[in-house]
Amino acid sequence: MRTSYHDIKAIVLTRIRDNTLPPGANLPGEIDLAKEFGCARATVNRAMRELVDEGILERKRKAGTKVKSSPTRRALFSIPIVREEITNTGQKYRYVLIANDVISSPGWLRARLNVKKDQPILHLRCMHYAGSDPYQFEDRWINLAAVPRAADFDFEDMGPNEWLVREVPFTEGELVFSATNASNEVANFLDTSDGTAIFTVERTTWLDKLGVTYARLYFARDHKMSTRL
Amino acid sequence: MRTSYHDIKAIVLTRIRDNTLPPGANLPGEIDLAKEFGCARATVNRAMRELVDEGILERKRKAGTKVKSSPTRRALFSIPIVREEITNTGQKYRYVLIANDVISSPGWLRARLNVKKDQPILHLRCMHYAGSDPYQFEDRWINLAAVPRAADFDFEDMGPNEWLVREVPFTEGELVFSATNASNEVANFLDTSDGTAIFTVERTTWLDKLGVTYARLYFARDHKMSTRL
DNA sequence: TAGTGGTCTAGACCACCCC
DNA sequence: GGGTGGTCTAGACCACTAA
Repeated sequence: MRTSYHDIKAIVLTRIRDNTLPPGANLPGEIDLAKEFGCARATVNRAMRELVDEGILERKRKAGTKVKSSPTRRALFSIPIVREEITNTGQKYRYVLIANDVISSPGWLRARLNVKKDQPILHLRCMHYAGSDPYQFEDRWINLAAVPRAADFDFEDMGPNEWLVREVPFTEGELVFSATNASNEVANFLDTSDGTAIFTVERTTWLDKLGVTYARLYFARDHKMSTRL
Repeated sequence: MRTSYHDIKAIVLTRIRDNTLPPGANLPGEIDLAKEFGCARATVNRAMRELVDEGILERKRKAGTKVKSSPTRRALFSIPIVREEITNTGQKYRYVLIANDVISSPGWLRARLNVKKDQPILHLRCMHYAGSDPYQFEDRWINLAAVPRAADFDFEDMGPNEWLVREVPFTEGELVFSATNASNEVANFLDTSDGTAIFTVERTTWLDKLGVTYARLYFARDHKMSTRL
């Protein structure tokens, strides 16, 4: 068996761990590494590229490849559909539409979604349950100028996040995580008391600079979101 | 100019957006695509692999390549050193060590870091300031069996997170995000009132299955963490 | 078992950018 | 200017797995 790019990655990582390659150290060029490992340059190249993707190495033409001095590890989050998030844990998913209104866009939302004054916005509020427990309260605004079809869908049986993921492609998105004290309304929906610390996600998506949707997701108390590095 | 893997990715993404390739649709095999685009199979392969990495496509041997039916988008976070996070915004960084004790490992920590009973643990508590405002309160435990050098460092002038990144270059880790109501102590450190919702990050890192460190990071009120998709 | 993706090769040309 | 990584090729063999 030849040296594969997996092997090369493992070897380089070992050398970084045992300090043979300390942070900031330069690696040999691809041609030298290929000779050392007895493989083609393309194989070395693939291993190096993946280590760059993983935030371990830095490369510059002419300057060469080196170990990142502050190894900025990157965490990868997948943004699942709420229904799948719940059913994947073996619990039963229940969805309830609370309110469904067409409004004219308020100023703060116009700025965020980059829409013109008085354009119609669909405002939805819904609850997602895991078994009998509240899981997430979703406060969502959809730009009807960007997604006119949303006006014809009733969202009684399917949540807007799931519908949007299926129906509307997007080019860019932003996620913001924070903690908020539950308002009286949010506390009621999430079956907790006023002021409880609530893990909150704000999500905005755009399709070619046109704002598509903005949502605030309030999770049940003590909700944790985790990821491996 | 030949068709590059960038071009191929762009073409496939366009076809997905304009519904030529709806969710769940099968793509032609690599050989056919290579013919269609007039390039080598390896070029097509690279484009396809990257689209898989980005969560757009799914591939299985024999079965072929298809558009993911629920396009799970993935968000990337970089986890910077606190000092850099603050100085990057142009603010002045200040660090204060509050407490520094060697203790025997409590049960909950033994389980988390996978260490034996009565092994010594370094417990550090520190504050990070942005200008004159509290930025983050750090409650950190370091497994001295994994990092004996930590016992000789005084952490007066450099925070443990920065020191660890430099001394323990490569580790596996877990990140957990949540919201907590500030305890009296945390509220005091962060200059806010009891019960304020605090965005909290827990970070655990391992080196070859040996727990290295566990930290709870409490951010100042209204702190937001954001990322682009 | 046959078709698909997974990987590797040996060579080539090129773009970039530090020296 | 010259060395480095970035990319592409045409071909090959292999591993997995759906049919």
